[in-house]
Amino acid sequence: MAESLAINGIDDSPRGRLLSAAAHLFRDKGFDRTTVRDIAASVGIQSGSIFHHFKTKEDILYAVMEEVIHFNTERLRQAIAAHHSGKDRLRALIRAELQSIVGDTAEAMTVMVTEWRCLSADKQARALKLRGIYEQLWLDVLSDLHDQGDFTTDPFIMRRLLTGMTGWAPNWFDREGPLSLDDLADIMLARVIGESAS
Amino acid sequence: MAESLAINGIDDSPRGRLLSAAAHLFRDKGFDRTTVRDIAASVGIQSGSIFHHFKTKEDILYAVMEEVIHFNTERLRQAIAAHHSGKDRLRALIRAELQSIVGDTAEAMTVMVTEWRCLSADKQARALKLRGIYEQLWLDVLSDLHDQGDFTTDPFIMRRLLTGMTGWAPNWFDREGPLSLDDLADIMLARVIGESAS
DNA sequence: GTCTATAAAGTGATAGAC
DNA sequence: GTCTATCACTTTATAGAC
Repeated sequence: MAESLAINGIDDSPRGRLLSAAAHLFRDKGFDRTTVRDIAASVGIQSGSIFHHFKTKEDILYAVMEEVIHFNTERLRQAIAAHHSGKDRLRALIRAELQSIVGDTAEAMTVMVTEWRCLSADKQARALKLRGIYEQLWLDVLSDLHDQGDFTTDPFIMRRLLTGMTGWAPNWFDREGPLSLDDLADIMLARVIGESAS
Repeated sequence: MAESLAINGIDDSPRGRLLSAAAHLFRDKGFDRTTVRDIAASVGIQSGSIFHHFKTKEDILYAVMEEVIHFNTERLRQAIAAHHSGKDRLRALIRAELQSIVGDTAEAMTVMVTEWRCLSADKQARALKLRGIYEQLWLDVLSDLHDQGDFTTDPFIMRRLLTGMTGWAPNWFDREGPLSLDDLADIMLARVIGESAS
């Protein structure tokens, strides 16, 4: 229960604890099957007290997504800044996204993918705008590689294939298993630029 | 509303119409946000009448999944039987799965992926057994290719990467767009065996 | 900032007539 | 096989005391 109470990028304020607990429950049971009573109970307060911190239950979901997008966009920026060649940058992006998805922000990231449609249309639009910044970082790196001739497939399509590969990882990847995240990142990298260069 | 009332592999009986309507609603709104009143209304009956055909709402969800797994497992079998080389078989499998996921059984397949956890544990186990047969067909073909030296990555991992790629396609692929399903299948095939051989 | 109490609405499922 | 009517329960959110 206390296994991963803290989600990276979310502080330890009452609001932060509420968000972490919500992310955990939303991932486990889904947004609809999680009640405000569940969330309240897991931080030790009564259900009515939730609404002092958030106007609606949906606002909690949105806040989880907003926080995790901001945190991981910054992580992507740092991954790019830390390398100079297109290939090294792409490997770093893949590694960073895997870390987001099966590592320290796994719960909130999974929630973002699986509970997306539980957001109202206008909140979806707002979150989509934030996600657009994140995606642009990917597309810049992929376009550079494409222009250098490292792969021929359209960069937009390649990004979508990568999104699928990384996004599915929580359903099978075992962090205690023999395959490391770095190994997996290299395997995915090879799907883009081939196995030749290493 | 009548856009794709029929899901391939589900007949036109009252039960079949109920399943198709449910699949459509489950994909659009999710299992939890779809009420039995919604399903009943979309086939023109009252909510109480649903329970003459299905014991519980969850049984409807399970039936949708069971039907679509059976139908698409058979499609995979035919794809394999129609080709002889490992590479042609893999391309046919990818093409068949894309057809399942963004084509004629798109709604039910999406439901299977996104509403999986809405099934009770015992129904999940039953559905998982059916899915195991489907997955084994993939693994046989991938293992053959691996043993022939067409790729070096572990076949289990390769299958999971492919699952991610095809499973994400409904979120972006446009059947009216310039990219055909055959094109996309070839692009995904190249992620496995490289772009060299054509 | 949290509590208790409750309003207001919706839910899956059942019973029995036709 | 579908209808009407309804039960029993759960849900989000609010109000006002402390």
